[in-house]
Amino acid sequence: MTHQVKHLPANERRAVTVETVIKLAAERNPSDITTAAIAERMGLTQGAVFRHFPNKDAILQAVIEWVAERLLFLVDKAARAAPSPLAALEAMFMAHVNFIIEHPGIPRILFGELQHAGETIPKRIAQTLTHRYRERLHRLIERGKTNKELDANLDREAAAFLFIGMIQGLVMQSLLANDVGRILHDAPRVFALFRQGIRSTQ
Amino acid sequence: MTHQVKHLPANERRAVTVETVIKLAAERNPSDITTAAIAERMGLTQGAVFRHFPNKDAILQAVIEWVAERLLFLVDKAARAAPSPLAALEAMFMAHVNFIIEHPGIPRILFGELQHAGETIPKRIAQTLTHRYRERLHRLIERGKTNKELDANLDREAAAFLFIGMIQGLVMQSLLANDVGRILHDAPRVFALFRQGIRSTQ
DNA sequence: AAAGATAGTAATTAATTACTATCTTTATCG
DNA sequence: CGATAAAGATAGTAATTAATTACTATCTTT
Repeated sequence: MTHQVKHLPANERRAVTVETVIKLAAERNPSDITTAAIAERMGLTQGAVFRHFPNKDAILQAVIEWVAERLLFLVDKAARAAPSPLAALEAMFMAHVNFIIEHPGIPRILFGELQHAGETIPKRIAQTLTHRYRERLHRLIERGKTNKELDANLDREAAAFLFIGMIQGLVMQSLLANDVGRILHDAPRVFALFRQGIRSTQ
Repeated sequence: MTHQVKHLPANERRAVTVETVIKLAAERNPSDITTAAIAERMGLTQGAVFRHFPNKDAILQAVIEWVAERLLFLVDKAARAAPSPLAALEAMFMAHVNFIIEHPGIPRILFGELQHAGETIPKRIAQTLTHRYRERLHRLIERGKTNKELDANLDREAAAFLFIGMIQGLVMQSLLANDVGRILHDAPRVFALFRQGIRSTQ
């Protein structure tokens, strides 16, 4: 379903490239995605890709930036619509999970980037993403405490950690089983257990 | 500290190769580990590696097999030494975490393998590993229930899932932060929260 | 409609890398 | 001690792939 339109304006072509990489990552190992494959999927020649990106790394960087922006947006939207802090946590969780199910290539790209030793630009972007993500979780957890929904002596950092770990665990298992749909089945059950661990004991 | 001994018997050379790959994976992206790099680290020429493995995939396969065997062994040992099911879960958790800290390259290799689309041999080995791992968790959880240590209506599959997810989350965060030591700091806090979610409410 | 800017093509290049064929050294055992 | 098989060295090959470049097609502005 790629629009076979040539001669796109540069910014649109860059957007299509990012989209294409994410789609390709759902089908194959991200490190096997060649610039030739990206071009082919867009209906362009390999060289044309370099009209819009100085090098291959810049493409990946653009992908990660898109992901960070989009994920935070979706998660914020979900949280805002929820009636209480605990409900917001659950809504965030499900929004995140659904985002991944819609774009199964994304966690694979991220995991691939995390493999690189030392500091890389994509890693730094991912760091700011998780940092902001954790901030949001911390905020919700504190509001849940004052709200009496959550346990007053809850370790908010451990809780935020577990929250993100749950999602990563779901993703890993779905990758291992070659079955993305599995996530939707397991997510609510795992979250129920999480809720049990954080809510106020009364 | 690689033993610069040439002319090792074939089985020893294979063992040293596995060890070398794991060490290299701690330093660089597993997909960037070339046969030349493996050979160099062992003090051999690149061609010599192929005296002991038919191809590169076979090397990776041997690595994954070693990991699966070793991890299950360590985790079993830790669980056996524990005085109760809940204590065994915690001992297993810490044994697993320590194993990863000692061999930081291992999760990177595993994650790298999970990237591949479809069924691969390393993926199948990893699948049996997590299957056996989950069996052990299920068994401990059931024993914890009869023991009244754990909540009687605990969803054992969700709990096992969360257990593994915690470890994966810890690993991901340490990769992101380029700081393995971080795991040791966070692990006990996260486990405390997990314990809160699974233990009997009384 | 001319001129300039933008986007894409096609072919090439240099580097990398898994793998192989052939020759040499080393260990071991009768 | 000497034959022989195992282990390693040397010197390749073929395939892949990111990047470059000279050229062409298409769009936009004046």
